[in-house]
Amino acid sequence: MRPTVHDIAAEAEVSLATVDRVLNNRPGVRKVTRDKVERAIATLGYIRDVAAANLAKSRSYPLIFILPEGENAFMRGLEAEVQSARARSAVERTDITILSVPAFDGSALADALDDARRRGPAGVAVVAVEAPQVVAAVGRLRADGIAVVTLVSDLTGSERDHFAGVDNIAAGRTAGSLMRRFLGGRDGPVAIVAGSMLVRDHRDRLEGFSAAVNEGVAKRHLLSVVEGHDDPSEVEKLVQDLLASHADLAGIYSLGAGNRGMIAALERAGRQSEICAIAHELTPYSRAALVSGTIDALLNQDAGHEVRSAIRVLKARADGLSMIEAQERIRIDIFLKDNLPVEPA
Amino acid sequence: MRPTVHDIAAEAEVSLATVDRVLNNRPGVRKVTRDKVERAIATLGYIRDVAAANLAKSRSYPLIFILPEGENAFMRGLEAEVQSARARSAVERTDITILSVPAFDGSALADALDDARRRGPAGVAVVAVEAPQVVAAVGRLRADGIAVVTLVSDLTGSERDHFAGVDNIAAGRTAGSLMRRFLGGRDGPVAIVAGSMLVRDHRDRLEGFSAAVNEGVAKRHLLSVVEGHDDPSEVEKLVQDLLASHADLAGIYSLGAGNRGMIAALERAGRQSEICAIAHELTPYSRAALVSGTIDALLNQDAGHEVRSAIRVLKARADGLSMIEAQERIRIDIFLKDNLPVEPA
DNA sequence: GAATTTTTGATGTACGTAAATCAAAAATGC
DNA sequence: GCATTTTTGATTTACGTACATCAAAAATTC
Repeated sequence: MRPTVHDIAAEAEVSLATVDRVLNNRPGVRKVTRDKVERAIATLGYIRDVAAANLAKSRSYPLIFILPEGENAFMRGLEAEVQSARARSAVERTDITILSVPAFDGSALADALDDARRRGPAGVAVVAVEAPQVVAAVGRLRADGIAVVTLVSDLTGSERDHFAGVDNIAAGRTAGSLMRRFLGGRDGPVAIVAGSMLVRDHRDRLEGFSAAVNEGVAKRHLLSVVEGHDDPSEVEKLVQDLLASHADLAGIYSLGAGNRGMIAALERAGRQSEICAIAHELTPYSRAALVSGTIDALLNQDAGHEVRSAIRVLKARADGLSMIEAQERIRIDIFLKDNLPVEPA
Repeated sequence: MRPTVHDIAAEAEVSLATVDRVLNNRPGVRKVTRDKVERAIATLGYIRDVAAANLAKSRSYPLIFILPEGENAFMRGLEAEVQSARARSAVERTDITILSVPAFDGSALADALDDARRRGPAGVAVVAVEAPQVVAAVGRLRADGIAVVTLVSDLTGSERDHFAGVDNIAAGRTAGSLMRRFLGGRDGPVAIVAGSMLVRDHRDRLEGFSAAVNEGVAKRHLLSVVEGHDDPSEVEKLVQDLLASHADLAGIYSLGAGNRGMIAALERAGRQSEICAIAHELTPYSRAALVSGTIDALLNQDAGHEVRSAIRVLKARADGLSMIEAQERIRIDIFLKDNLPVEPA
């Protein structure tokens, strides 16, 4: 049987109340007594029963998630993950609210952050857009003692407690490395389609890709980046134009969302097998394209992991606890059609 | 505030005792009353507070893990994960024992399973070796009502409740697909090094690889499989021989353990950059080789995920509950040097 | 309609911790 | 050595559920 507070009290020859004072850092305990209790804790190997502690505290964590609107399939998947975290609220003692804001709109996001602040939550998770107003709004939240975690896209120069997302420079490098190896000796330029250079994750991916695709000897020509604002129809038009003006196009790297558009353009042009396409995020559309061969490789960040990590960090920060860095690192998954996970039910 | 048993009692206009009888399927409740209570549960959206329930029950789950001995780095990593699950025993109410058996030895494994059976655990997780005695021993455990999960390597024809591991045919396919694309138009045969054809996971990987590496047009010559029994020095000798007898070797697929040997042989021959090497499992050795470029790609199964999944399933089965299939599926990770996770502390 | 069985209610204890109160004891200041 | 402050002890209630006991009420049987 694992030791309880009663065992500590007996071992240290003090009362239960004193043990409680030591365990919960309450004042009014002499140094000698405190040491005595801590020695007892160490010798018995006492571990606090968090389930019982939470039960007794009946603490709850009001959290707010701020996500971009729009038909971006990855973001909708992310929202679904937040919803399913909400379903676990009972067990995890969280109380999650979701706020939606227009995508790529710094001032709207800043307003939403201020709105969140007025609600007085324990923590806020936000998909960041890089803008001075946003940095300022995050500062106000932090000043109020509200924990802030950036989700998926980080915010340079802000006082956020943590970034729950992948290393996007490494993700870009991975894409570049795959592109280089998959193209092998083949000629032709490579096109890059981004969502917006206003978000940090897209800028980082571009940086990593550019460096890795030309590592080694052969220098491959990279066309200048086009921005599709994560909108399928806009992306489709852009890719259509790229295909028309570059008959020798060897590869496309889509580093943002709106892949539906790229897929449609490639397939309508009938050039899906000759062009090596690498994209981000596993969605129903990109999955189908990977299976059919239109897309050659997909990089993915697990939205479920990111949401759960964000919640863990926010709860820890709200309690003034530290986090286990290694545990909160989000991996970059590579999917080929051969290692696709089974379709979610 | 989420509803409690008291709220249900009030809503259904019955006593707390009756609610308890319904919730825990105790006898002595009329159908009409039971329905009334169940309606109250539904309308209030009551969810049992598992933390409080476990606290009240003070239930514990004695589990036994049976792992192969030897200096197989993956297996030692797996054992470390079981150890760290042991450290969480307090929270998870588990009581984990580890038994070690010689690798690739069916009768020793069967003996260990019988030993486990005598200890009367709630569940057993085992890295299987395919042998009739093992199948029979698993049958005896199941007959005693002990839950059994195969770990990493499955057991054909057995009555195990679940397999906590990756789809190794898909893993082999993924390796084959990468090999094909990385080699591109280059000539030369590909060698395959396995641990033993006695374990299901190695046989499955071979099957998948053979199919995928020659998908499409060009037929690449595959040398016949050699078995290194997951032993680094044995593998080193085998690879040394392969290199000596095949000056035009284009690729090596190492589908088992003992990669240290392969790495050493490749580097001593100075042919690490001309030969495309694909291997399994991220260990300190394989990681270093991936970074240096000796290994081109690593497939990995997350041992931590597998252990945690096995524990979840064993606990659920011990309680006669069902599991969420999708949640327990273990992914196949692909690592290039560009998307390597940071070194564990 | 009495005797029997089944169903329900009332109540208490337990799990391990948190948190509060009030009294008693010990340490400190002067 | 007295008054004051600080430290400690003893005790109680609470969190939400599980589980047991005994009595009371209702339903069933004959």
